[in-house]
Amino acid sequence: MNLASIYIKKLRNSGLRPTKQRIKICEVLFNTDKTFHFSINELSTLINSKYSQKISLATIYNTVHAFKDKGYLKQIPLNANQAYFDTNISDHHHFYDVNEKKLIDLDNSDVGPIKIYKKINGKKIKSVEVLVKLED
Amino acid sequence: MNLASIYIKKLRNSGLRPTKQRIKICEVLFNTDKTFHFSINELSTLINSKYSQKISLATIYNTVHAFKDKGYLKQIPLNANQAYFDTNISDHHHFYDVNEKKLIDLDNSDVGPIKIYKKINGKKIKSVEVLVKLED
DNA sequence: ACACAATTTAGAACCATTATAAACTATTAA
DNA sequence: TTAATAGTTTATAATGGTTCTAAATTGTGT
Ligand SMILES: [Mn+2]
Ligand SMILES: [Mn+2]
Ligand SMILES: [Zn+2]
Ligand SMILES: [Zn+2]
Repeated sequence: MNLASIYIKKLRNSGLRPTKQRIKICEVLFNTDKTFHFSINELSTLINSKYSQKISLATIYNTVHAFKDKGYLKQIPLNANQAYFDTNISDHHHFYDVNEKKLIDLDNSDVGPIKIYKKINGKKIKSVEVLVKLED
Repeated sequence: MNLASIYIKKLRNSGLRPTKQRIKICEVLFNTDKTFHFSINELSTLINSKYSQKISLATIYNTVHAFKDKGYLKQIPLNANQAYFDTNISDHHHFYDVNEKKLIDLDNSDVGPIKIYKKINGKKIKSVEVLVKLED
């Protein structure tokens, strides 16, 4: 079974039609053993340098949001003026190198267990994310 | 010694001229026992509802950035499409209630000690921030 | 092939933020 | 006191990431 057909299955299973554009985006995002972080613009450049047939920026926005909603991507709270996404959807944390302006994964095993003692009535914890800023 | 003169001293000590605008902004931000979180627009509304003489949005941006640079405010990585600031400059963490879209302080004592086992050569830790998302 | 809904796309709109540059003001030196 | 100067405020424009719009295209079930 080739790559494309795997992504077609994945898309169909998610209720998303397997269009040429979405399959290409899957190939760029998921056809690698390494996960990575990206902004929409970086992804757009990556995709459009890889293929001669361009994908519009609007489609890239649409698709990234769709994939995020389906849980195939995570958005990382970094509070820059642009959104950052992560193909690593496992429970993990981040270093942010403020000099290089680069995100680096911190596996869950790189961080000790995080205890939250405070409770808010009627609310439950959805996620716990640690951002460790690094400087020279 | 009255409030204004305290802020005048604070501003002078920071190399910032004590203008009417900056003193007012200090009063709104720091003249309270409770710390709080705000976006620039929320702060602008707060200030301009409290005083008849309005302060321009540009000045509020300038001043918030100056205060942040001086360490009188913290910016909170929330990755919304707007910046959030905190008058609580102590080392602490946050709950983010995704339903109410509200930030809640987590004192350092509300969170167990955070161990970071991974090291990056030549880099040192500048800050460690935990964001705990809450849902109903 | 056909009908229909989903998707793509270029371009416009949106909106938080930053830049500009002219008027104003705090400070310091005559 | 004034005068000179640098710092500040402000209205307004520009920027840039993101979302919206609506028309053209495409995927899917019949
Ligand atoms: Mn988004
Ligand atoms: Mn900012
Ligand atoms: Zn990551
Ligand atoms: Zn806080």
